[in-house]
Amino acid sequence: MAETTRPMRRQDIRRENEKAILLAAEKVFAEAGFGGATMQLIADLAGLPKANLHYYFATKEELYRSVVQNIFEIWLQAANCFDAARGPVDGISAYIDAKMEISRRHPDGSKVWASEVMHGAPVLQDYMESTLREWTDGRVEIIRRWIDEGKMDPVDPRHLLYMLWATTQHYADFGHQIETLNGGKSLSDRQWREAKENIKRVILTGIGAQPA
Amino acid sequence: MAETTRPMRRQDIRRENEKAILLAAEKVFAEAGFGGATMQLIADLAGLPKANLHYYFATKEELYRSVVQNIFEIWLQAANCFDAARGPVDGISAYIDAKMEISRRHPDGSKVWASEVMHGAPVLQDYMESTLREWTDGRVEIIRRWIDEGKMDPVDPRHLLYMLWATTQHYADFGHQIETLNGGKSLSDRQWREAKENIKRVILTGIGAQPA
DNA sequence: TTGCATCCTGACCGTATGGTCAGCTTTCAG
DNA sequence: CTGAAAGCTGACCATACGGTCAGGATGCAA
Repeated sequence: MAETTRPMRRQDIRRENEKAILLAAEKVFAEAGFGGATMQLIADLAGLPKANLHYYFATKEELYRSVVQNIFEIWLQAANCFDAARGPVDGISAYIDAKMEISRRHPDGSKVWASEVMHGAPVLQDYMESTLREWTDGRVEIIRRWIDEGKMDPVDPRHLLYMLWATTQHYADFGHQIETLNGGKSLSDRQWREAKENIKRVILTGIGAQPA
Repeated sequence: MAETTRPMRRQDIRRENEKAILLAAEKVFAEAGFGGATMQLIADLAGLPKANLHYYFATKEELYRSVVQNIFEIWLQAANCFDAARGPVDGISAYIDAKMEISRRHPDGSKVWASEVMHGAPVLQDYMESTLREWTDGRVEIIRRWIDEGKMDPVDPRHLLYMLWATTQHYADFGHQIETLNGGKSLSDRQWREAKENIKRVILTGIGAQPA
């Protein structure tokens, strides 16, 4: 058991423990929901005694809040693709790529987000009414401009956004169902690529923005 | 308080109470998740003492199982539209209509289903590996035939199905988010119609199956 | 080396929850 | 009318969970 546990600096300790706890919490909250999650389970997964969790996060609610806020950041960051784009083909393609990458690499986060929203967003309500609304309105404006410039068909921008969110997040939130229908195996690299291509193709064609 | 509680027949009592419990349970499970749901809460909502719940459903798990199975039935019934159709335009339109109607009228059920799948389908795994798989394979066959007959573009049938599920269920599962972005108001009749039309239009155009 | 702030944790506590049960009331077949 | 089956329920129990705390260990600045 010759651990290479060389003495850590205080800063590092704090950072690493918080990181471990948040990671474990994300997984447990994703798998069991807020109500089903246990501080004990999270502690075990993080490899720390339960009391240590309460040293870093006073309450279960506070820990949950941190997890959810983390996820919200990531969610919003996927937006950048949208802004830099010159047209729907670039913009929506990049956004689908980004969101599918999140679904693949960060499925637990996606599930926690979904769970939070499904339960009425008790924690995120403020963010949804401010940040998310602003983000959405901005993107709606961009899409509207694309329509005005004749770069795509006149599709309702909001419903288009919902469609993008739904189709991409589905691969994380309903990943278990997809795996089951895939013979119990998780999607291969190729299948993920096919999924992305299919979504892009159907949506881009569907809004009349298919490239030449 | 002159209740018109005329004496009930045993059968009726059983049926009505089970129905009330299942309805209340569906709502509470949807709002709080399995772990967050309380037998007490369900009992209160159903207007019955908690002990009475255990008379009809021995355990919380059993009650949950009943709720989930109910939902699965409804989910599968929306499939009929698909079979009777002669082509993708009819079939997919009808399926979208049916699933959107479920999302609108039965959002709690949809949420419980989503929650169940997100948590790894502890209850539904068997159904998913048998009934759901068969249903899906059948629909994949139908779509493949449509493609062979040149009625739509060669889109991967599975990913198309996932897209249909995702986009329609999104309006139930993420209803709170949609409402928030809609100024805190639930969607109007007109908005629901627009949502449906948008989805149909984008997907049918996207798979090259737009009617003349 | 010393003193202090940070970090850690086993043991403990109050409460909420799922579940039980004894005994009551109501329905209804015979 | 009667007795048994079905339906009902307040009171109770064991457990599990979130959270606390006293006191020990550890890093670190001076």
